[in-house]
Amino acid sequence: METVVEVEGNEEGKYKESGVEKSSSSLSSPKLGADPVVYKLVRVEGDGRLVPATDDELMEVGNLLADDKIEMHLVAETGQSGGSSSGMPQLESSEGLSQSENTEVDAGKSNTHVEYIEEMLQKVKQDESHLLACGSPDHSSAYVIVEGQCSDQNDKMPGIDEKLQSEIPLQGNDTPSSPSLSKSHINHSGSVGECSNPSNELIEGQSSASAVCTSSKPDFSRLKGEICLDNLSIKELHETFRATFGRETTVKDKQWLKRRIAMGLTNSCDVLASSFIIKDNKLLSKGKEESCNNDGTTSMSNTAVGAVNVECKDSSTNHSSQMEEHQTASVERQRNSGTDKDCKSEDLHADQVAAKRVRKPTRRYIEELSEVESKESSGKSIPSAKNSGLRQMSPKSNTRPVGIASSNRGTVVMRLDSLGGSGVQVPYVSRVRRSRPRKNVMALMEFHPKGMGMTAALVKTAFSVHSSQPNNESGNIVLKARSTVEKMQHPFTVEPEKAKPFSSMVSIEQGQNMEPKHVDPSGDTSDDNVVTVPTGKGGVRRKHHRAWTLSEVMKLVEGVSRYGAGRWSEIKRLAFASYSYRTSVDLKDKWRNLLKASLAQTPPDKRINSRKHASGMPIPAPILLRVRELAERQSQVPSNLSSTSKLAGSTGRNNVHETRSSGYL
DNA sequence: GTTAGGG
DNA sequence: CCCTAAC
Repeated sequence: METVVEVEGNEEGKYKESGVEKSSSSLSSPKLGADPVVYKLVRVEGDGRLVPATDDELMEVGNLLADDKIEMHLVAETGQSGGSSSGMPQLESSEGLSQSENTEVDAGKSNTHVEYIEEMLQKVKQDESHLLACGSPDHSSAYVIVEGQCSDQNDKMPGIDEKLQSEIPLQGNDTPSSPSLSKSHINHSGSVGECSNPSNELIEGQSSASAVCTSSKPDFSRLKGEICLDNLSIKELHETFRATFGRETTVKDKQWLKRRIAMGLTNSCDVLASSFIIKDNKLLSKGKEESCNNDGTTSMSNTAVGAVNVECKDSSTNHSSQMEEHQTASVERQRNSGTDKDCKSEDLHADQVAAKRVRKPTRRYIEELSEVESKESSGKSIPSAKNSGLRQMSPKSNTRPVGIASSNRGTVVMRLDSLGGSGVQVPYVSRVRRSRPRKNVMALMEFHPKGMGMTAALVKTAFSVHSSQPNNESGNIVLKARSTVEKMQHPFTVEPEKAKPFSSMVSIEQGQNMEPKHVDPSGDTSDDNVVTVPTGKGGVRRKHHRAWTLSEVMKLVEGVSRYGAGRWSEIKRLAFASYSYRTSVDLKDKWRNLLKASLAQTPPDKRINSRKHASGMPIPAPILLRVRELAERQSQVPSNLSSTSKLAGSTGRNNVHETRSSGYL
């Protein structure tokens, strides 16, 4: 089989790829303009190698790679089914691959999904090592590939799950060492049967994968210490250009050169635009830091190692020596980072804590606090660790009465409360819930008919009185009523976490399988069916409690990787469009949990199989790992969402991002 | 309406 | 998951 892959590069560093079944040769490569856009035609041979139509083009391809520092992602799986990659007109680089990836993989998938996935995981792993060498940013994820499978093969989930778990030990073991060494053989054996390229040449290609990265990296030695482009003469700029892109330029325009070089640098290493400072040599060091940090978090789009590897095979020969250097360097980096990470994360933590949004104490908080204090003032001090701690423990006296607390009712006493470092005046209030009783009171009532009688009455009276005399004893009644109800619910309802009903799990899974199609309109309403789920133990579970399925989790993680944590609504809209339940808040919560899990799970090697949470979803280690990586990356580059996109609108990254997300809307 | 955090 | 404050 032969597939022609058309690769187009422009100065933004975006590549488009479309695989079309065609015979290769006759296709010439139209060159558009001197610089900006170049079309390359490449032939994919039966064994999966990418071969330029002409020798001439071979050079060009090499140039391209070395040139604009593009992370190019070709789909490896073309080898398997001919048309698989066709109809994918847009395959962006690095970012936002997954959508298309899914289709790709999907189309190209074989009948042995599980094997495939397993192998992909392995591949991914070594990819990470590869990418370490380049320090390139990771935007799509390891498991994305897996995910592609899953989403279409929901029934396969259990199997996948198993497999993923079986991966865990592997993950644990290989951490520090052998990024580059083991890859060649592992990779080869790891490649998918159908898609793999039987020829041994591939092995060579493997090692050259890093060559791509290498080649796409500018030779910084030229630039060392001299990034102040502004001061350079044209000649110097030319030299810099050459050092950066590996080719000569005749352009005389200083501005253009500067811009171009800057861009090249920005694109090439994964110096984010925000951290890219041309003046002073900060850029270099920053870049280094970046890659350092990125280690372990790296993985780029692991889509198509195979293809990429093969691709670079040709161009790699020239750079083999460089490659070695880089590899060793990467190993070094990796080693260091292990130690560095700790302090870094600590710093981060501190920063985060500092940056945390300051919240005014909630009414609830005030109420609770007030309750305790009133209790104390009434004679008995019941030191609830939490509350009293807040009040007294701190030598700074977080809380100290400012006014006089002699009379409680109706009197508002102020106390000075420093929360989150900001001195806030918090009023004393009597425990009165001003708003109408919570909805769930009602809900609960209808749920516990037995308790309802009294409770309802209480609430009713309280409610009516409440409206007339807001700040009064009656308010307390309301609260009491509520708490009564809450206490009553225990015997009846089963804690969702603890009793994981098998039956409900199954039904959920099923529902989820069908969900993505179009449950949309009825989705929310039909959910009402699920609202009450009979548990195996005869209890009833209420609320919109849906267990998170693995595929959901993966979707979530993937979404975060693409849009960043915090853009929950986006993720919700795009990745979870079909899941009518799962609000953005849910996503956020789940992410929080995942984060916690991932952080907690990794350090202790205790759980060999991480079967810890036997209840529901084990969350395979790879995913947790991924979560962690993402988290790290996110916190590393916390800002630059708004600033970057505004300032560097012309930069490839962001553009891709923007257009993409808007395109999907 | 969305997001962050506490519960 | 819910709630609520902040944005």
